Amino acid sequence: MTPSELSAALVAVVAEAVGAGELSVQVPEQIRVERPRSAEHGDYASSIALQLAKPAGRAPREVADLLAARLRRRPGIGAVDVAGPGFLNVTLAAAALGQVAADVVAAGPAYARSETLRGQKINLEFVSANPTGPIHVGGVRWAAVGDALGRVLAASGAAVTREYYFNDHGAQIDRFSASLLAAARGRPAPEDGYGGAYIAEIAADVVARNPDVTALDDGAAQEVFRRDGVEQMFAEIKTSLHDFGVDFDVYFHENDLHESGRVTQAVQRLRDEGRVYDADGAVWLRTTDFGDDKDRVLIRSNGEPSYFSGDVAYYLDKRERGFDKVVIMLGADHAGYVGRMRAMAACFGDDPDQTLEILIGQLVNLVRDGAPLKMSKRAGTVITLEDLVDAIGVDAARYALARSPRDSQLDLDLDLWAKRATDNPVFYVQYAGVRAASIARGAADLGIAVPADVDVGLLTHPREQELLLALAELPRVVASAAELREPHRVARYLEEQVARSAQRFFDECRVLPRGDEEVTALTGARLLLWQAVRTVIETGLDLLGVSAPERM
RNA sequence: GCCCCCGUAGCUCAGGGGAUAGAGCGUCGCCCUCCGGAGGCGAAAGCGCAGGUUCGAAUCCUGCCGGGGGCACCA
Repeated sequence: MTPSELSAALVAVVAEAVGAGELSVQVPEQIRVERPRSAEHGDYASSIALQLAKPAGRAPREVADLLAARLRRRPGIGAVDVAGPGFLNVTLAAAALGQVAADVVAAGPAYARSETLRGQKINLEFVSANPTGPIHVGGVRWAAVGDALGRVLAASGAAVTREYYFNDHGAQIDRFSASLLAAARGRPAPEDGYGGAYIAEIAADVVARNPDVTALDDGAAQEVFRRDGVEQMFAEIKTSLHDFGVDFDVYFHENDLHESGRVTQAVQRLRDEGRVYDADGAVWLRTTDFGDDKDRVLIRSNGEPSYFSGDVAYYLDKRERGFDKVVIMLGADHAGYVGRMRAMAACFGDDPDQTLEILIGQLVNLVRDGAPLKMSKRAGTVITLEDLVDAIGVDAARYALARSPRDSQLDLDLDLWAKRATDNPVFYVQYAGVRAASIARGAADLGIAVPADVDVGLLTHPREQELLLALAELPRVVASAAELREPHRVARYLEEQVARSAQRFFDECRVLPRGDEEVTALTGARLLLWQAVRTVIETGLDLLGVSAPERM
């Protein structure tokens, strides 16, 4: 019996009670069951009686008692206790839980899938770091979290398009190309320019590919650096993200919006909607109509479109490509954009609550030797994606960044995450998977396989029951991670429920026979349970973009 | 000054209105000569402060205090 089956049973029980005239309430469509903190409170608990008491005009415990009586008669239910103010504490029949192991193994990775977001077409934009330098730590967090979010959304049935927006238009690209030019000519970086070592390297690469550039005047040379240097920067960013396990379906270039006339069209569209006015020589969007602090400039008085106008056109473009939901992940330094972006969507006639989600995440501090690492673009002490991967590896980096809610300002301790030891959470989870693989190998060596008529009803040891309950949570953990845009739930689940109860199971329940011990029916059932553990760990880690090695 | 996010154990962090607030590290104690012990069990220790809503608040609301991030015809 799974949580969703139990939920359905509860709904049926309430409907029965209503039908029998014992209760006069609206039958809820869904009833949530929870895993109680304490094992004394059973395998699952529901507070439905507390919630129905008021509308029914009855005492909570009375409602609980009558629901409990009906629930006890259903198959797979071991015991139903009414506790505290009126909680229903359900203990499943011991043999009813083992089926979970068989279900997991039969389903494989599909066990994590659901259809909760079926039919939703989601555009997920993340990272979108400026192509004026390598991806640094801030961007890496969104790469890890955004990619994991994309995976859980897809696992929940959504059609997800991952998108990276390259800001390759405007003044910062001018500064970037001017910086490359300066480096190539041996001049100091311009004011407001970029000065890291990578600038000199890219400049040298551009010169190597375009030997004639040295003979050109500054204006013509800078154009070469702009075209060729930006392209190289794009390629390097894509490569480093790819090596990090993150690939995008669409790399969208801001420049295309401007050159194709879509910015102009978007402004015209807003003008047609009556949300635009002209003042001080500039063109303004009246975002204050929808709660923004101030109106925003679309076209500056010098005739140049503002950066915001690109965002406006980009949003419209996404909507016109048929996306129901435009999801954008941004760092806390962009929190101020939310108001204008929502207002802009409303100016197009959309309901931003439905079509636009801006997920703001807090920044990451790296810690080494107990002290925060200071980063400065000017001083050239920026920590890049590659630096982080060199320090702790892809798996640890992705896991560390994806295991906390995006709202938390987290300190990432490089010493901890580089450890190959159990206090490193990713290691802890991977190690549980290694044990599962190692047991499977041991069984194969002994010629033991799970028999076709395996009796999962034998998995009644408390450690086995605990583990089965944990495995059964995977579908709803993934579904809630997707619904709430909180992929970290998958990581916490793997750590606190799956890996932990698997280790406890390992500690108390021997699988393979020792010496001349006999292979029993229980051996086969436990082997199957370990296969299920392996499946859940592999599947869960994969949703986070983390590998599940077979040996360590 | 205004806006957004965050304050949970000594430290790093979980905790979707539910019961006795959980992990890891660190401290103290115990088990284990084993399918890779890279484990397991236990103890001490906590919701920034003050109100409010609720049968019930770490969770929702208000104020204050503290930390972070914003507040351009820059991108």
